[in-house]
Amino acid sequence: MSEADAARRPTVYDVAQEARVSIASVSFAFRRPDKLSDATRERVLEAARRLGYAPSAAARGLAHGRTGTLGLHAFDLLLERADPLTQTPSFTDLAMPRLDADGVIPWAQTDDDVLSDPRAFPLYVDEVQRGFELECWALGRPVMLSSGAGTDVSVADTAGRVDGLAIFPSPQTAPALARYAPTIPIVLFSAAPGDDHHHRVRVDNAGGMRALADHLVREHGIRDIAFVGRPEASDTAERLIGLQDGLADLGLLLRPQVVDATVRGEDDLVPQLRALIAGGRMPQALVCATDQHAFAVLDTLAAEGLRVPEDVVVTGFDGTLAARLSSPPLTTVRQPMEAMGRAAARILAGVAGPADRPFDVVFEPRLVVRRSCGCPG
Amino acid sequence: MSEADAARRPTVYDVAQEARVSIASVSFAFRRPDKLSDATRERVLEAARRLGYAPSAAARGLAHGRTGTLGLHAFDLLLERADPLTQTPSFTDLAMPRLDADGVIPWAQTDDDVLSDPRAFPLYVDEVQRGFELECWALGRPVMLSSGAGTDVSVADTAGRVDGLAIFPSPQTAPALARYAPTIPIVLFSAAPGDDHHHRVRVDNAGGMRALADHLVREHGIRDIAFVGRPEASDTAERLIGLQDGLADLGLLLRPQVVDATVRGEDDLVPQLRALIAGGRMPQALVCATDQHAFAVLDTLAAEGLRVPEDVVVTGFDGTLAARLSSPPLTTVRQPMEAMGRAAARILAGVAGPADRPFDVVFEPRLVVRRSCGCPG
DNA sequence: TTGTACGCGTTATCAC
DNA sequence: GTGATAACGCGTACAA
Repeated sequence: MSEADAARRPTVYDVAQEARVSIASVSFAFRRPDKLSDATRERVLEAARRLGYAPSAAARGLAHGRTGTLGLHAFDLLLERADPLTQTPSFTDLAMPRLDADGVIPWAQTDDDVLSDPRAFPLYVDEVQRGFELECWALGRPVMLSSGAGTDVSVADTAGRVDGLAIFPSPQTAPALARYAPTIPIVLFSAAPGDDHHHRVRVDNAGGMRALADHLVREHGIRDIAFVGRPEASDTAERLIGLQDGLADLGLLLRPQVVDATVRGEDDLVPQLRALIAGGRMPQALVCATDQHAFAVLDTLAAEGLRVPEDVVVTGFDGTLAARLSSPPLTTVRQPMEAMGRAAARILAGVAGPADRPFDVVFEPRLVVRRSCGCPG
Repeated sequence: MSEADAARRPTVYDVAQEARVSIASVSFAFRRPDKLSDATRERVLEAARRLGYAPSAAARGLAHGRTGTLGLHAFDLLLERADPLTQTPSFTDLAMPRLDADGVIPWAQTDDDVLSDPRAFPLYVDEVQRGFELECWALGRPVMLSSGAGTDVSVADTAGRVDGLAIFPSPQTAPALARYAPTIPIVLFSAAPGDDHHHRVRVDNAGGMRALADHLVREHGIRDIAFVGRPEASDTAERLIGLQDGLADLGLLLRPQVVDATVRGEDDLVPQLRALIAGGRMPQALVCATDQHAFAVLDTLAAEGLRVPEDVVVTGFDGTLAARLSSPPLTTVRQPMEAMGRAAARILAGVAGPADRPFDVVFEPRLVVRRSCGCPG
């Protein structure tokens, strides 16, 4: 029996009839057990059990004015999840094996070998999401996950289902969100400060980059650094500026020209890196906006025959698990992702303290040194 | 603004008033745009935008008879996530830093160093969950995540919120689930065949274990094997039997006495292993029911000064990421977890084919040889 | 202690 | 093309 032909769900009326009481008693049996005699309560619960009655969350939410659910929305997550360089088939391209046949489905039909790449999972968003889930479960709150293009529709749809919404924002997000802010509380992950009234959970990007700059310069004597990323995104911009400032404090100048790359982006990245190599202008270090960018850089450098860290130093940002597994292991700045997710959940649930003004929770990130910067790690 | 003091959400009535039309027109403007004149439709949508109107999913679900959401329920997930031997503080014990203070929250307050253990995430359930999420997103279906003790209440609560429910069952689950089967479709992950009418998504546990037995015996000449696990769980039992049968086919006998251990279980595991060591009765190989069991075994053996694989071979089951990272890397049997999650979502969504009878989808697992069995990997 | 009646916000079925 | 109006299932005053 699939969704389509499921039997009609029993309601309070069915239970009331079965237990020979009124619907109010049924409701009380679940919500206000004390308001009922033991006998009737037992009778009602027994009837409910027999019928397989489950209170409709829709109806309750409607009557009660709230759903009890907390939401987590990711824009364009599928795109971000694709591995930049290896041309992993986009998720939706994969064929599903037939599920209605008998027998064992062969391993080859599962695509597991391409999908189980740690570079694709868990990413930054996945670890934050996990923290959100764990905290919601600890709070006894169901979690609603959604993903979408960031259009009005998809956000609105989610907003209508939850009591509060945490979001990984995309640049085009602002207008759609502004609309629902007065309606439900919203937490933005990793968004630069703004004058909207959303809550924020983020890290000190600039501080993290300064720590990294400090390490590269003081420990490794590096003086010529280029930034890899796409400064349009607000957190990337913060990281770029943090790097500039950190170097400035040490009397150094960041290369004015950033290697402009999308996360997916072999289109931009490969030719730019090649040009640097060909022109003999490769800097001593490529400081990347994210771990994902760094992996793409590592792959390209390897393909071009350059060694890391001997020929050029590469660093990331985020501290994903994949950064431990790359070769060489990646020096990076780790965000406390699980704590960030948990913080968002607590804010939305209203257990984070009085909310007379929007929360702006800023976590300290942490420099993690590994081999890609020349450390022994 | 937190959940508590959010402004009242605008309704169709508000929009209707604002646009000077009836509520029916408002509904049509969203659901049946063709049924409205361009002028009024524009007027309605404009008013909706101004007010920040988002249709209430609760009301729609009530009227429409379905929520549109697919659910994933995990029993006691928090318990399972704790690291068996390192005594990681249980998640709920962790102190949350104050979120309403100004300034940057220090790294030390995030507990990230203890929480970011790959042995705790991603686990088997996390990878299956991810597959479920990806497929739901591809299908445009929101996902509802819940966790609970497996009591009637928690399952009922989830059942009332979704159109279909996928579940990681616990042994005590059956009665609660049987109740909702006629009401909504239910998919059980990794449950042995049964006469309930639930759908099933699972792997060929016995086949996986036979492949492992074959490898250990033929490649490494191992003849004395003990099983580590707790055979009460149905999938563990299947693995135990598969191992027995595999060995029997090779003319060998599994040790009759299993090392009975829970996943968390230093209580049982450590003394039993010590007894084997002390008695000089350590087998050539410890074949564990799950990767998690194997990690606990590896830790214990290391603490007792035994080398793997030189002194004793250890293997796991599941193929989690942590198995790649342990020392030595763990020989294991990988399940196609993402594919399993996706299969469940497709079944619940009704896109998996005609459902005249319950689906019983069995995937082939795959032997992954690494150093812990003596292979060079 | 138990039953009745109304409201919650949508969708859908009618009239107009 | 547009506007009333009746479900949908539950929570809960209020009456009995």
